[in-house]
Amino acid sequence: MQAILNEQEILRREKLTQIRQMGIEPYPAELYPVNAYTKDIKKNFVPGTPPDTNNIVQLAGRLMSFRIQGSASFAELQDSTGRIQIYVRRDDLCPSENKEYYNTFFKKLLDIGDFVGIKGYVFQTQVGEISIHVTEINLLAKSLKALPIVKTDENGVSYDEVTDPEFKYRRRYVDLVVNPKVKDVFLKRTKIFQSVRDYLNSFEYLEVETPILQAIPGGATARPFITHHNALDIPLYMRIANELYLKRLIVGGFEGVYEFAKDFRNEGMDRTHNPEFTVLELYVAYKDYIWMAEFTENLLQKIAMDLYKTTDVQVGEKTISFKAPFQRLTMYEAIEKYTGIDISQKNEEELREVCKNLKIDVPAHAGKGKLIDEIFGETCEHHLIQPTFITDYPVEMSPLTKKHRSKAGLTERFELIVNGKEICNAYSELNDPIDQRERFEEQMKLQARGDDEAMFIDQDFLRALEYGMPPTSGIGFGMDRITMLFTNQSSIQDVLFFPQMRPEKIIEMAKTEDYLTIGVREELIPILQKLNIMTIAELKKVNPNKLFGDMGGMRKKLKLDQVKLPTKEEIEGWINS
RNA sequence: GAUUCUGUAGCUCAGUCGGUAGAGCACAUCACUUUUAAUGAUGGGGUCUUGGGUUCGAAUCCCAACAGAAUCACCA
Repeated sequence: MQAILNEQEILRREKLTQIRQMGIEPYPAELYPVNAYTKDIKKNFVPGTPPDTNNIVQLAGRLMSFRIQGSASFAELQDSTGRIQIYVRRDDLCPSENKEYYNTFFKKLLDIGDFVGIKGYVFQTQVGEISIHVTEINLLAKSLKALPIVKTDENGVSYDEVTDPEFKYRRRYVDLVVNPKVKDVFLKRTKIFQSVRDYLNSFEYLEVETPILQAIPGGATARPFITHHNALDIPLYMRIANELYLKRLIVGGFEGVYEFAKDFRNEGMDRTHNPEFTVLELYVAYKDYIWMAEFTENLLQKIAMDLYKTTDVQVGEKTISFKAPFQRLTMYEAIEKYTGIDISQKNEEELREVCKNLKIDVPAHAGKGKLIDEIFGETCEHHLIQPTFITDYPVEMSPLTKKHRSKAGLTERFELIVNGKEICNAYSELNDPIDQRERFEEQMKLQARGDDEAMFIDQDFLRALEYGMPPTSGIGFGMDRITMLFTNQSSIQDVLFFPQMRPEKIIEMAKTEDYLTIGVREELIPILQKLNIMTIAELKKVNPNKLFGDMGGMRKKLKLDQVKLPTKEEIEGWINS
């Protein structure tokens, strides 16, 4: 069943038929040999060189604009690397008397958005623009829907840019074709991932894969997605973190392991949260969190250099310097710095009082760790614009972290805050199996108090620790947030190709067979649809006399003169069937 | 989940006090041999998101639904 087509869609389908009638296949099967890209042509052309008609370039892409000037035309071809102007002359395409290929095929039957392959030679127009003088043009794929046309003038100001987020996110493919800046964000995203991977590989750490479907969702405090395995008849969870699996691999004897992992959390969505997101987790044996902090600042500095060849990165109004070393503050120092309150000696009751005084709402079931986390999040985070390591978290909010070597009640943990947002979370990993079991039991108590995010006990993980895990430091990087930072995007949806959206509402239209069953001729269906009669139930409700009149009018409007109108008896037949 | 804002042509947007729906680009027809977001002339294209209500009359006012955004809540 075909959806209702607008004028331009109908027109392009008609052109498709005409193209076939000319003996041209609009969707040819053969490969198209390409020997040049627009970016290279523009980069390598030496201004002032006379055209070399023997040096034929062959390239392929989408037509993005036409400027037809009678028997000569300009158009723009967009390939994967950019755009170039092409110059098409009637007498080049049609050396013989028959000018149909230019006059009809090129001028009338090609549209913006069509994929074509061209052969030609590079030259400069009188205005100086590097262009391709086309000697041959072939259709590679016809486009049936009009692209929104975005134009950019010489100052880089764009006109009619597609800005509607719903359109951009639901039809990212169109957004990418039409908005080059969007494409650039995703190129940078991949470049960031490559930069990180290169760095980790240079230390010979091993890239691994661990389960996404987990019987026990561990390694983080978050609400999981739940699914079901039919053969085993057990619930399975989509992973919220891969930490516990990577540590098992350290137990197994690897020196360093890492994974770019998709994690899934069944929580709210906003411009910094998507239900699925990418985290890089890295674990290195025989290291501690002090080593990891240095490793982290070097890594971020490298990303900045790889991307921009400088450590200064523009994020919104601010310039952020990724030049190592970064500032370090303990969590208690940070809270004292921004609130003037020293909470280091306070118990749960007193912390609750502090929250009340600072007007911070906290859940009734919150434990000490949660309370401190709330205070920090509310009072400090947004002040930390330049990269800052916050270190030494209270033990209650870090159930997988080794106790601090010298400060009681704290753990060896840091988070890196940049532009008011957490970018990564790292610690000296807890490898004392007995301590770990006690920490899990604390989490169970929190669960009993109503914290539905507290961790489950993973018995196999504890067993692994009992076999012995070397001292290890681990870190998790929020790769999407890092990408947001380095591409200057303020929402996570803009650094994900396909952010999560509510499914599009689909109009339940009657199928062709449904119409045929009640006796409607197939050729009449478009007329009924254009009259907005989309279901059989609607059709049966209409007044046959009115429909008879309406159909006549609509047939004329749609220029379907060849279609024979139904008689009034025919219409009554449908309605009474 | 709560509040606020938004939804008009393929795209970007106007639309006055409630009185027959507008522009630019895109599209079509004609003209044009080097143009630079934008050549000229002419033309086609709309269930004004959907459903109710008020009204002689609703894109416009009211209610609800749907979708998106922002803020908050929840949460890395």
